Amino acid sequence: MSTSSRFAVAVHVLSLMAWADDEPLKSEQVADSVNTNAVVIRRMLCELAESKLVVSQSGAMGGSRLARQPEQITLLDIYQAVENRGVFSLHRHPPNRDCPVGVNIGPVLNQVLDEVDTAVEKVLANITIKDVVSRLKPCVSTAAPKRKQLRKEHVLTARNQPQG
Amino acid sequence: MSTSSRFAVAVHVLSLMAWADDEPLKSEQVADSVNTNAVVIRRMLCELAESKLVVSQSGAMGGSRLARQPEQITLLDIYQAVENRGVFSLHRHPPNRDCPVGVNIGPVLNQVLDEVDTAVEKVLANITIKDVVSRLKPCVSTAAPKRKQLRKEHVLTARNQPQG
DNA sequence: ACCAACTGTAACTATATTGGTTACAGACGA
DNA sequence: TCGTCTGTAACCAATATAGTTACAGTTGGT
Repeated sequence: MSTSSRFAVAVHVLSLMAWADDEPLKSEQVADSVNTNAVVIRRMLCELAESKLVVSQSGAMGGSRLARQPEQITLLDIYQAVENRGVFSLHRHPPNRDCPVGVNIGPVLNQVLDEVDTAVEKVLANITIKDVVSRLKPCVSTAAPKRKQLRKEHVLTARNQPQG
Repeated sequence: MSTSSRFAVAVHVLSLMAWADDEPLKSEQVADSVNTNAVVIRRMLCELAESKLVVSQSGAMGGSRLARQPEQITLLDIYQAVENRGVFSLHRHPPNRDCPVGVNIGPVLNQVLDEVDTAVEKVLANITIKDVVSRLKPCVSTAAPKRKQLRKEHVLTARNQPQG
């Protein structure tokens, strides 16, 4: 099914911003946490900005931050912003219309795919970025309790590391 | 998300076989209804046979038919037979483990993806091939009531058409 | 025993999507 | 006006699916 990690990366990105509170994050910082190229992040940030999930600012001291409070951004919002297609696709080429099955399988499959999409959306609509971040925090405090000195402005502790 | 039509095609294929009752269908016949190449169908039939959803027979008068009754084959069975990955994927490259978000986003995302997969599976488990075929039949009788003379052995009315 | 009709499968090409990279125009704060 | 950002185009790489040709092996009919 999904060959793409777009949803996972988008959730990651917005979680970083929620974690950083209102501190604008630069695409380089985000890319460093996601472990990808900054342009890939900027492309995604554009999509997220079009969906009014983030706001970005150009120029020196620029960056991106959440457009709303983390509890007002659901995973469904993110899903719809970055994954345009449904969970499944229909045939690449339309089936044979001279076959009684071929001519009618499309609508029937669409009913099924709608049911599936609805179920997925129902799950995603009930999880917010705030939920994600709060699930994140216990891991940090148990896995790395010594890292308490982390300040929000420096949340990306590895942002100055060489690209290696 | 899904870039593939494998699930749609597989449901189509098994619907044809349910429609054809116990008459074995040749890969050429199936391909003609799906509107693709017979080898593509044979490849998929192999996967479906491995999952014990169809049985195939080589040689003259060979072909494939359902391995069980249509009401005993759910769309979940088909989904698991032909779509190996879940609905979403995680990051292509693992995130930065020096970032408190990056190091913990994976497990949190996996929880979410599991919830999504479970929801999808729940929907698919409740629909059988028999359901699909019975949703198909009304369309046929209303859309083409004159086609009543169709016999099951000749369900693929266009199977002798030129490939055009 | 042979032939014709099938499946199973390898090998290759075509196509599409995503991700990665470089490059650069424009915005903006200091 | 300069350095630091975003936004975006253009291109390449990697991956997955689909389509095609070819052929070995199986099987039923004769």
